[in-house]
Amino acid sequence: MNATLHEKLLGWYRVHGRDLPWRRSKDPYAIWISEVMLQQTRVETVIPYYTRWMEQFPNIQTLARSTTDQILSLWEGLGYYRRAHNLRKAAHMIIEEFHATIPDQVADLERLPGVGIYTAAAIAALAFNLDVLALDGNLRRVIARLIDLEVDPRRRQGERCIYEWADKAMPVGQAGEFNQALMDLGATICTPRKPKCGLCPLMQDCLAYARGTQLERPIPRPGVRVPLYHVSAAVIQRADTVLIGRRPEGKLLGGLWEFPGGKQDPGESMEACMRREIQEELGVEVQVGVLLGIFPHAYTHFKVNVHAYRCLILSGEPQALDHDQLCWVALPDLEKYPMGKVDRLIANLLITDHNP
DNA sequence: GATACGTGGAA
DNA sequence: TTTCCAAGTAT
Repeated sequence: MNATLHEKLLGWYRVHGRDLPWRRSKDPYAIWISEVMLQQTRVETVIPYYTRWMEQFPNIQTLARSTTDQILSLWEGLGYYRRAHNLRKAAHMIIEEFHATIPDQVADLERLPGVGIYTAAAIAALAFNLDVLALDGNLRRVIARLIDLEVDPRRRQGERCIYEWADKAMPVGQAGEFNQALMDLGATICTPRKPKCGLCPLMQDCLAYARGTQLERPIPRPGVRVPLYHVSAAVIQRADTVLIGRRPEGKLLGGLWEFPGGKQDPGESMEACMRREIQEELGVEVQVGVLLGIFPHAYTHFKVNVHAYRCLILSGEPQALDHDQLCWVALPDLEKYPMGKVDRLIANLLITDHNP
């Protein structure tokens, strides 16, 4: 009688919690990989990538021995490619500085590249059962509603309130289940839109529900405008091969391959943009040929329309002025080169045209 | 604190 | 079609 909040929550979790691949063991490595893949990424999207990763790199040692191309090929399409580079770097650090064992303290975990405050807490709680709150977007929303938080849970003041709530609400020694229960509640019941309050085990504990403010919590973040750019992309063929370049690591689509090109300047025609970008990136003059298509794409903070042209080199030999590497690739081999969404689309067009 | 960093699903 | 945003991190 009069069950506490955590008793109701954990009881609900044992019945309704999701059966997810990375929950089948408490292997810190498996939990680490899953948590990094899940950063800003949906569970359904992650599952096939996670399965393939664990087959190819089942432990720290196999990951440390991997190549950039291997991990990028596996990561292609998942987004936030820095995560893949960081996983490799972290594997090396774990072997050199932590005796090939994933550390079990939050402060040590946070030193690993790609592991921030959330992921460190998640590994500590889920793999090592430390009493810490793994505060992600789900928990921000769920707890903001439970305490009817009137300030932004993404800012420091709101965050403080959430951690204070957790200090009182989290049962000692059950942080792993407690965190995962809140995550599942946020993913299935206490959703961003249309929360299913009638099915919520914490309905009677929820201040927002009591006050009818569920839909106003958490308070919305101020909107940001995303600019639209126009970008050129060159399909330069020689015999049965096409020219692609590797983007520098650390920036957008770092380490991935692309068709050369770039952003249109204000007032510039798209064909002039194409010629200028090729001159700057490859050091050669090109004739801009037929337009293969215009490919719209939305990134986090801007949108693009990519105009893909066939181009013909008029003079000179392409050099890697603005790329890590250049490569002439036979069309059927294009699929072996990891690319972002738009370039993959263009590559698939070429492969299809070549193979009717 | 603000900004960069991908993609796809839902409304 | 547009908008929002989903298990965040690094700079």
